[in-house]
Amino acid sequence: MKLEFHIQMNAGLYLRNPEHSELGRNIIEKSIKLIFENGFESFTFKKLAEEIGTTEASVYRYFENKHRLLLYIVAWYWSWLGHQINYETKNINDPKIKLKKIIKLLATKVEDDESTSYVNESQLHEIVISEGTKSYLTNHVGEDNKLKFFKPYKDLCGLIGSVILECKSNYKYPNSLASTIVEMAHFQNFFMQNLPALTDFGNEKDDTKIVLFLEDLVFTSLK
Amino acid sequence: MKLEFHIQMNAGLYLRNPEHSELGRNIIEKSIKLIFENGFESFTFKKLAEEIGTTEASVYRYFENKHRLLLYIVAWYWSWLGHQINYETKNINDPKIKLKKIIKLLATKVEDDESTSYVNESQLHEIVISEGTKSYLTNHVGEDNKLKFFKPYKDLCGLIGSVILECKSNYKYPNSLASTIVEMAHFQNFFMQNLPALTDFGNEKDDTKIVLFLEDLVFTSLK
DNA sequence: AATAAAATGATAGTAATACTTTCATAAATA
DNA sequence: TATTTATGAAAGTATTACTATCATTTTATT
Repeated sequence: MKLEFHIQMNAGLYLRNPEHSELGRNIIEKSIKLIFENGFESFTFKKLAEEIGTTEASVYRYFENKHRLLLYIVAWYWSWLGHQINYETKNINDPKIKLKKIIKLLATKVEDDESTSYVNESQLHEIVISEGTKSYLTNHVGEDNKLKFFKPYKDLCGLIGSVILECKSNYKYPNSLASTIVEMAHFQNFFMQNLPALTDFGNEKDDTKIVLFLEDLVFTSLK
Repeated sequence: MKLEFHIQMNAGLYLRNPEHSELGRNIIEKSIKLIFENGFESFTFKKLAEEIGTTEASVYRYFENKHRLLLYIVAWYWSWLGHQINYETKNINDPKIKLKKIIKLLATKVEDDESTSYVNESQLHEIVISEGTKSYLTNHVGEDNKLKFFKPYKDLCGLIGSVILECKSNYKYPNSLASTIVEMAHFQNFFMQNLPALTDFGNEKDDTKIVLFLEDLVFTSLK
């Protein structure tokens, strides 16, 4: 018997819970595939319906619009990553080692998690790198925030912030440093791939270099 | 006689040079106004034409599409800021003081520059904070980069990178640190305003606190 | 097994977006 | 003055982002 890993999602994100039906799981799976392949701008519910072999109307029964669907998969990613971090840093007492582990998990390639059958975490990671900020860079960010759509992201930053304080209890900017680590883990990756002049690892395109940069940045601050 | 400040723009960004006509300058001016007020997603050429009192077709004679127009105003902003930085750091020899000045210019509120009649820099700064990354977070970033649309941004990061090396000649990540400073100057501002839990200045909403955070981050790295 | 309830498919329709085309007129330039 | 160039006015198209209706299939309840 296979253990399916389960994440409790904010019910405000969907109209009908996509986990509860084959069609719903298909919507998530194929959305990730299509957004990964062609980006979020060119993604439409019509194309998604065709990919699945269903109708546009059926997709709209699950998600109000494509932005909500983006919020859903991004929130899913942060929740999943939170669990990964919890699992991987369990029993580690040294907060510096914990923080290093977190930086590595944030900045390096993600492998597909076999225990989640309809989510390809590797592709989802790439999506969060190039489309993740669009989940909150909108003029309805305030309302979305009230509806707690960014809770998984904020929780993750909160966790990282607390590890930062464990490293240096009088550090003045734990939350800002946490959000900097998270965003830069992704932006440096995007820049390395697409605008390499903005980084110092454009030639190798090796994400472990991003880890070294972030470690240098963070641990000189937490000395 | 008033001296008009002039920036040489990449001609690939437009179909017809907006600087060369009243209508063109109006397109820039009102685009900034509308994007500032309602965000880039809700901005359309139709609304812009109505605001100006012209037709959609006329706007399309200047810009291929609204993304090109975004690229234009964002590139304009980075060029303008590059000039500001040059002007404000002229005659400063100490690279640390220079870098502090740069951080301040990046992270704090921008005042409208009187020498540019049809560009409201204060609003443009806000636009670059919340919409700037969308200029390159597309699936055609590679082509846009080949067309040199991001040159002003890359030049600015290059300049900051060189000041970083002046501060510490053996620092390994001048470009990554430069792009981190630039992006975080804006993201911390956006977070402070919209998702304050991700920062340590959500209560005060004071952008000089962002400067202190970035200075701390940067100068511990460059010790 | 019968019935009710819920989910899906099929089809159609609407308003807005993102453009393109054409042609007349006005303004600038040679 | 002739000619090029820019703008306005109007119409048209394909796509997007939905909503509505109704028949059919699947699932849950008794």
